[in-house]
Amino acid sequence: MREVRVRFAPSPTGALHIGGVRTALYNYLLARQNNGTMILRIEDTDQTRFVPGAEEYILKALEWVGIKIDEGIGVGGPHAPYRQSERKPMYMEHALRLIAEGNAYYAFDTEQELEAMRERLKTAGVASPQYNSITRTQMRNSVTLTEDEVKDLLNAGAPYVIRLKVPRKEEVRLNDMIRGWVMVHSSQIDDKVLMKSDGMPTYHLANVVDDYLMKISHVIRGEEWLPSAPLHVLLYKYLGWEKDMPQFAHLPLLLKPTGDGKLSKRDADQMGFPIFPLDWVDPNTNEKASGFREAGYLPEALVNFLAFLGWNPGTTQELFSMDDLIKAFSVERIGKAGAKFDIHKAQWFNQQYLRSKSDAELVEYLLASLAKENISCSQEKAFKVVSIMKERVTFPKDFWEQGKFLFTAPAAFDEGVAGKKWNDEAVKVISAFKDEVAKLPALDATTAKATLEQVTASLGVGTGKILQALRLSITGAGGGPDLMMIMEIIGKDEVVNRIGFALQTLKVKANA
RNA sequence: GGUCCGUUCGUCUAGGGGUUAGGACACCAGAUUUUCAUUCUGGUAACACGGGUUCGAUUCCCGUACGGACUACCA
Repeated sequence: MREVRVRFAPSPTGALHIGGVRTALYNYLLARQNNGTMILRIEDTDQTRFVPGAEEYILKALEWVGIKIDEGIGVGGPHAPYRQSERKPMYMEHALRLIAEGNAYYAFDTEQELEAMRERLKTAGVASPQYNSITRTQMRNSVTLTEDEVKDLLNAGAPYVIRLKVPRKEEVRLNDMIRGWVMVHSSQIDDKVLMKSDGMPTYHLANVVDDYLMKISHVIRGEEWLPSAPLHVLLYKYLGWEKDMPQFAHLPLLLKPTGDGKLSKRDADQMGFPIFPLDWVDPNTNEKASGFREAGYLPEALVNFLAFLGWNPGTTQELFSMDDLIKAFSVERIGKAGAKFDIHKAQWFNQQYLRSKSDAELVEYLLASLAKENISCSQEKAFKVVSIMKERVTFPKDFWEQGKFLFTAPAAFDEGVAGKKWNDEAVKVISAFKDEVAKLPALDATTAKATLEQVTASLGVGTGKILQALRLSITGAGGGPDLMMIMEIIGKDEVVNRIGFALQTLKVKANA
């Protein structure tokens, strides 16, 4: 097998879509597994769509998910430059060779002329109007013009494009690693523009020239490229590179969660989940897009989730680190059908990875949230908080968001719970409990429990009957971690104060 | 419209000519937790349809339907 060299080749037109991250991931896995090379190339041949900052975003996003680039943008390499805009002369050189060998031609048609041609074909009832072996004989190009006319036009600086001369009838075949043999008749392919009038190549030419020059062995890319893959095969053939042609693998698409169709930013916004790795603000439109990182997803969880969208190991193992994935990955096990994006599964992965972290790491998350709120907290307390919250968090920020009551007293009480559980009996027990706690020198979970049991026993009330009311008075909510531990963490004085406040507030409410 | 690709529980998927069609997420129920969550146990739930081929098809073939991608001097 030849040396594995793969590339991820995004265009810097905005934030990197999550589907792009998956494509990069699969490329990376194949490279690592085979001791190959992962190349990052930037396809910036459309100057009108260039977005400043997008390239940096791509770099940062890949770094965050743990995809390391061996060669290309950011690291350099033997085939530099890796930005297509900086490789401009190479494409023209190959395009001219195609012309010289009769496989491409100059075309001078204006936009209006092209439009007119399409109109004409449409009214003539042609199913799909295209610039092809038939129509090119009626247009202004180096096929119809004389050599002198072409020379004059070029010398005069007339704008032109270079088009591929696609044969009239030829079966173009391509063996895709995921889909098997795909056959397309050349009459279905039109004379694609190779070089644009601004001197830049189109994707088709640039991609083939670069993949060849960079000795790419496998092209793993999205399914949206499948229809133009035969065109690329043709290009390899005319350039004389057939035997060096990379193997193709066209990945199934990532679909929106409901209904069908490609996953888009719209869907994500509507359903309230991210589809970009990192937060991003478009410098042109000021449009904001939220990222997995900022939403609290761990990179290892995102990677695991993404890897399983379209691929599976064939075993029942679900949790895979990047190293595990590198070992287990295989292109053969990539599915053919599009995968719907289910954020629930992503959350589940996040939860799994979050829980597998050490308490010390989790404490860091809590402390980071607290710092933002300007709340100080001792190491000891932080560890206690983490230990009782650990089993109920999905995101790092949950330690704070779901455990606020461990730091600040509730300002309001859950009305549903109050309505059901806050009754005379509960008030009686709770105020007695408060008085007993006040007498104690200090409060920890065991003494809290003992005190509560003693109070309920002496009043002849089942502890279970009033426990939720007690919880409500201390945390403001009906559910949460172990109440005795909560009391230990917030301490005696705070317990007494909070119960006192609840007794006042909730009583007033009952009377009103 | 044309070309290409696809179709197993709600979702991600395993499987493959004869299986009780398996797992995971989600959901539901029970147990534990004097709450909620966790955990454990159990449950509901799928081969798009129609023809072939075959003793037998969800699996192979052909159609149909449905879905998607592409159809630019965008990638």
